[in-house]
Amino acid sequence: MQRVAKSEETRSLIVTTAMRLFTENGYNRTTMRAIAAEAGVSVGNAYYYFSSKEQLVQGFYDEMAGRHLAAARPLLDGEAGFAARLRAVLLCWLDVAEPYHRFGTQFFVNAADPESPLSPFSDDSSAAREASIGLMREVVEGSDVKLDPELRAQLPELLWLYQMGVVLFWVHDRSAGTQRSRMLVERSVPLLARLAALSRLRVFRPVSREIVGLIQDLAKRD
Amino acid sequence: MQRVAKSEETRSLIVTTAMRLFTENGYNRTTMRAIAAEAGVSVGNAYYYFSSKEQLVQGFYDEMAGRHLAAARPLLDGEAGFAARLRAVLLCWLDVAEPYHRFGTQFFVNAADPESPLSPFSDDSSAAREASIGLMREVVEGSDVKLDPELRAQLPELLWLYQMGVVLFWVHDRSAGTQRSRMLVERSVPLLARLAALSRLRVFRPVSREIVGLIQDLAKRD
DNA sequence: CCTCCTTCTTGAACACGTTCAAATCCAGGA
DNA sequence: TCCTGGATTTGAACGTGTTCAAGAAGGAGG
Repeated sequence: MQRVAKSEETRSLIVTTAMRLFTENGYNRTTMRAIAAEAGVSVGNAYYYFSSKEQLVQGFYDEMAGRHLAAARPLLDGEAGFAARLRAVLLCWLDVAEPYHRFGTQFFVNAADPESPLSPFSDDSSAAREASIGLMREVVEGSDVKLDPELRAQLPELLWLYQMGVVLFWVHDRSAGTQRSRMLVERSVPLLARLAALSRLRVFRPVSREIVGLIQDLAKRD
Repeated sequence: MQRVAKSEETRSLIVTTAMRLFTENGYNRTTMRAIAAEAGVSVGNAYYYFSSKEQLVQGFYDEMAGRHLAAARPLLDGEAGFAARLRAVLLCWLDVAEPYHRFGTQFFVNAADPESPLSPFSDDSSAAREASIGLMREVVEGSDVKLDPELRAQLPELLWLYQMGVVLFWVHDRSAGTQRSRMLVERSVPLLARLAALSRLRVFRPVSREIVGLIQDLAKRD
């Protein structure tokens, strides 16, 4: 076994152990000492591989995003309705995230920090963000929805923002099985779909254009 | 000097000192030990009056909210346009908050925690929240905007949510003088106003109704 | 087999938020 | 004046995330 393989093994052991303990006891109640002890390494060693406790979480994010993508894509096959596709993707996220709601809360708190690399808007997260926006692009492009072309181009990014809103709600959701988040999706998706359809009406066109323009300008450097 | 007055003096001394140090050096870089030393009391004494470092911030929130209310109300006099009124209130908030942008960031990170009493959605914040919604009610009711009555009843709460969105953007805003946040307000307010006006159109009515209903249901226990 | 050199690992030490038992203060009654 | 009981104040101590100087491991070259 080469040097690099051993190293990778240690790294993976640490992150796996951390995720288990986070899930079992919550983020705050899991100490770095506990993680190190449970993984059979020293505290300093954990910091050799991960620059901070927060950093340990990044790997977890990526895994969850990956699982969402994998689980969501099959749901899109053979479904052409825009609302149905969007609904499927979002409910699927709620399913994937469900087991982690308890401590996921803590994660997203860290993520709210604009300085944090965990922020969904940060450079470090750009890969994951692009992947999520890509999924939304599939939602739009695989559907039969009729849209103003400019809106169509911008819609994936808008939908991603909307998804961030759903996540924010989910974090605050204390209902059993996060039903309220599900209700939010069930009821807001048709609304969005209807709004998107309305966007082709003449009276609505200037508003729609201005929304697209605003988002484009705001996205320029943020 | 009575006992209670002395006590109140100490409390106020601590919070004032804390706010000064937070503003000078940022929230994270200001230690409880530094606050205590600068105020000339012991660390334990600070904890006698405030249950945590976070708690020290609550007073600051209240003060900022108070200043916003005081500064915003005069701006509403003699202005009947809905968009103009909303714009004035939001830009005024940006002005009031400007000096604290640097460490305000840190505050709002704490506030993102649903468990935290600092969360704008928490019970502890309900007084401040109601006051802010009240201001939005003034914005709506003092204006000449024509609205579906149901939407009109719900609009202040919706506008407060919109304001939370602006705050979220502001927290992430790194532009000089937070110009980008100002641009967001300048451009999104007319949009909202136009949308509100459109809400009276027949095609739009069901969408508008559904939005109102959704918000009402979601607000029931959150 | 020895010697470097890089990579990995260690655990004590540090800084910070927080707790708590003990000390101090002080108004009001005896 | 002295005593008493609650309000206030203290600072040492605890648990935590993080750092760092020092050492161990292990391969490359002699």
